[in-house]
Amino acid sequence: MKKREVQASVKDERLVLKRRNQMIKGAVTLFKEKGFHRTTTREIARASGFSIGTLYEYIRTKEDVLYLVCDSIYDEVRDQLQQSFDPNQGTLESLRLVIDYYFKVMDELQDEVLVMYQEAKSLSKDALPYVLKKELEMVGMFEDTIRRCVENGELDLTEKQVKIIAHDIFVQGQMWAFRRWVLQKLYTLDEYIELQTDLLLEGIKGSGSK
Amino acid sequence: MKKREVQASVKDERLVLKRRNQMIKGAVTLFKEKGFHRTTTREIARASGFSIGTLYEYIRTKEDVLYLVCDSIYDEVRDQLQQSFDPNQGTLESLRLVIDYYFKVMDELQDEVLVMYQEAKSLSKDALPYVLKKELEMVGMFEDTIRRCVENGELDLTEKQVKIIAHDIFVQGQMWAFRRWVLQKLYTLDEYIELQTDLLLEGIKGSGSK
Amino acid sequence: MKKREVQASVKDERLVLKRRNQMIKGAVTLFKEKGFHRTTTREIARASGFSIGTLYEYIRTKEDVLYLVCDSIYDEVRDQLQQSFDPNQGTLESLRLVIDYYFKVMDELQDEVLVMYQEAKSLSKDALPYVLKKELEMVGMFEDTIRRCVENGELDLTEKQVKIIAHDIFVQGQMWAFRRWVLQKLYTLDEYIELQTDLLLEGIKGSGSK
Amino acid sequence: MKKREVQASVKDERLVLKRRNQMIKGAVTLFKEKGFHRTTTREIARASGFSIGTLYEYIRTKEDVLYLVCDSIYDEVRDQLQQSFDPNQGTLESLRLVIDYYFKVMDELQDEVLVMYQEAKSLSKDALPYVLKKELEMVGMFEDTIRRCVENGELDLTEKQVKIIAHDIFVQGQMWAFRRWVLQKLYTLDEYIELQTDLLLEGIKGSGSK
DNA sequence: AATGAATGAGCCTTCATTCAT
DNA sequence: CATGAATGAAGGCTCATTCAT
Repeated sequence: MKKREVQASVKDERLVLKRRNQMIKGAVTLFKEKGFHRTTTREIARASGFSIGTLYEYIRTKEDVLYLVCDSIYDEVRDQLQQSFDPNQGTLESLRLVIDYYFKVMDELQDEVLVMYQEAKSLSKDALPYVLKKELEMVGMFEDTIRRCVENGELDLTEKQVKIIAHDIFVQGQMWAFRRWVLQKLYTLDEYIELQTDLLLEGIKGSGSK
Repeated sequence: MKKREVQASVKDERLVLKRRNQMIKGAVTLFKEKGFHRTTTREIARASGFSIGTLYEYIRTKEDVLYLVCDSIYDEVRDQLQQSFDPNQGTLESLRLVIDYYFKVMDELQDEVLVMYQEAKSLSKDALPYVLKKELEMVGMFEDTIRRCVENGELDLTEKQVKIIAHDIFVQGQMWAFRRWVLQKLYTLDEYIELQTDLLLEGIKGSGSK
Repeated sequence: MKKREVQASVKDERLVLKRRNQMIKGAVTLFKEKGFHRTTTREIARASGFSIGTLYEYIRTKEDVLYLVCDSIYDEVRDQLQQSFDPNQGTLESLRLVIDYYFKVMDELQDEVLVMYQEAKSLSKDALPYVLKKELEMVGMFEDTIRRCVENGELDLTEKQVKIIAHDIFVQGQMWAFRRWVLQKLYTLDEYIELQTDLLLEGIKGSGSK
Repeated sequence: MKKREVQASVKDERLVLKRRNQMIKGAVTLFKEKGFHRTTTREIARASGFSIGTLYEYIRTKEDVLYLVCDSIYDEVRDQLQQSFDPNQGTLESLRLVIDYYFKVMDELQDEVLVMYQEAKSLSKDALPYVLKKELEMVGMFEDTIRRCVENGELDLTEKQVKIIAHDIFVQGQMWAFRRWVLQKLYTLDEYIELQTDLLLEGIKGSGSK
């Protein structure tokens, strides 16, 4: 599945990229504040620094903006994560580092994550799969890391266990952003990371299929 | 914090209750399908079995409907859960039962849960706290159960650990509904419960504060 | 082919009729002045004596107004004609009377006729056939009148001749409205009628298929 | 009345002519399909083979395009007719030939005729007279032909009769195009020509002012 | 002379809410 | 209490036209 194309009337691809970045930046700010539905296209245009007419030279419908925003956030998250996955050695220690890094990225991008988490469901049947696929790819990155530990003999897990653990990690990262109204009152980021990681790794170690 | 009052023009309280139940039922069906924003008040009235004029005899704004819906879903979830918490003995086994029961309730009410978590964010600054408070109450029920195990000496956990575990359980239950597009393809409900519970309990046991 | 239904949100049929008549009256005035495309829905609403919101309680799209207008004009023209056709005896004299009457109706309704012929082409593929069918019905009324003369032995014409003559009459009537910018400078209505009728009847008489 | 000037920014007259021809060709195609109002200037530019910016180097407003199109169609029709009028001898036979030729031209150019007939009315008060004048010139060509027959003693008609007959011929030619949805189902072009010509000539002959 | 990105007035349509009956 | 017709602010989107390059 390739990236879904959002049609632009403007030909100059470099310009399209530039304008879309302005657009995404403006839109994210607004979506954070008021959500997708309560944000008007005019507001998006203004926040992006151009007129409503110009906005529509770069998209076809308001939903395109949402798609572009979600797509861009996923890309940003994944790009940031990538670097921590590469040097991964298939040891418990490297798994720990990966989680640590992931949680910190989620903390940094918590506004973006929140937007995506709350607004993605407003995407049409048409666009949603492209975004969900990206989500699965990220979960897959955690699976691979865990699986490598299994291959190395550091862990003893069934495939189903590997998958559920990857999901749990992924969701706990998001949790820090979308339940921040309570979690960030109870814990510092470091505390949260330590508590969750300890709990998880003890759980994993105790769950060997024996 | 008392329940937020939604003003009705109609005096007969029995009638108000009856009409609101019709309303909530109709609205949930619609919100499931198209979300809060895409549902019109006319549609809600029709689905509730009365006219738009009548609808507005029992609420003040469209958002009131959303509040009523969220509030009612929370009540339903909590009521269902309550029974499993009452006989709780403060043993690991009863914790296991509580989790098992909770996940099954989430499975049964997954549509409602979905609606609530996707749409609650559309509540105004005014109404949101009432809903969040209900959520915290539910998390609190898990905390109590765990805490009783600690008091009984079955577990050895700090207060912060107790709290994070309660949140994890709570979120993993939601996840089953929220991420059903992927989880329910990978696991049956029973598998999911078993995997998550094992992982969690192993984690808990391994995390004694020592 | 039944009349094409234009959906209204309002239930009270009597009211729908009343409002639509207001609407048609207002719209015709505007269409006369500026044509369909240059007239806005707000202008139509205002000219009809109600708000834009109310307008849309009685139609679905702007094009519905056009259809309603065209449909109503056809009905008016046909209703007016009907009376002159009924007592028709199948004589040349009664044919003369029918033509005379038709031209006079076209003169009276020339604004409406103009609107209809200039704007009908803006109807969608969907609505056009309903209007064209009405036109054919009117042409058919002339055909019947001529055919009766043939049956009576007053005229000797092939079916193809009957049809072309009916069309010619029909179009010459429209012409009086359509080309009024020139014809009405050259002739009075009575002159026009006499000239055209004489020419036509001589042509018919001379065209006997022998 | 001279030809209405449409201002161009470009000086090179040869180029102006060339570009305008491209433009007219493109526009006619589009107007045929969707009418003047539903066609955008961008579409016209694209269909003409140049950019929107270039389009506006050769016209001032969208309406200019319509004027140019109408003007050009009239010129084309008139140019084609011209040749059949020149050798006209003032006999009934040559009148017959002129009509025959005219109807055939109308058949060939029926798309263009339709466009003109349906869209000319969208011209502004300013431009319309120039187009109507051309129409009158064409009617005048028929008048001349008939008048010559009168002068030759072949026909005995008043001036008013001459004029109405010229109009009838003119309109019957257009009729073949603008009522093609019905006429071209009933008749071949040759049948149509024969029926109309016979009817008309019999009418003319029978209408001698005696 | 040609290009095409930018503009913003203005269009059609929706829908939450009111209020007379 | 119930009804549903009326309202108009507001929203998404288009497109004729301009102007810097």
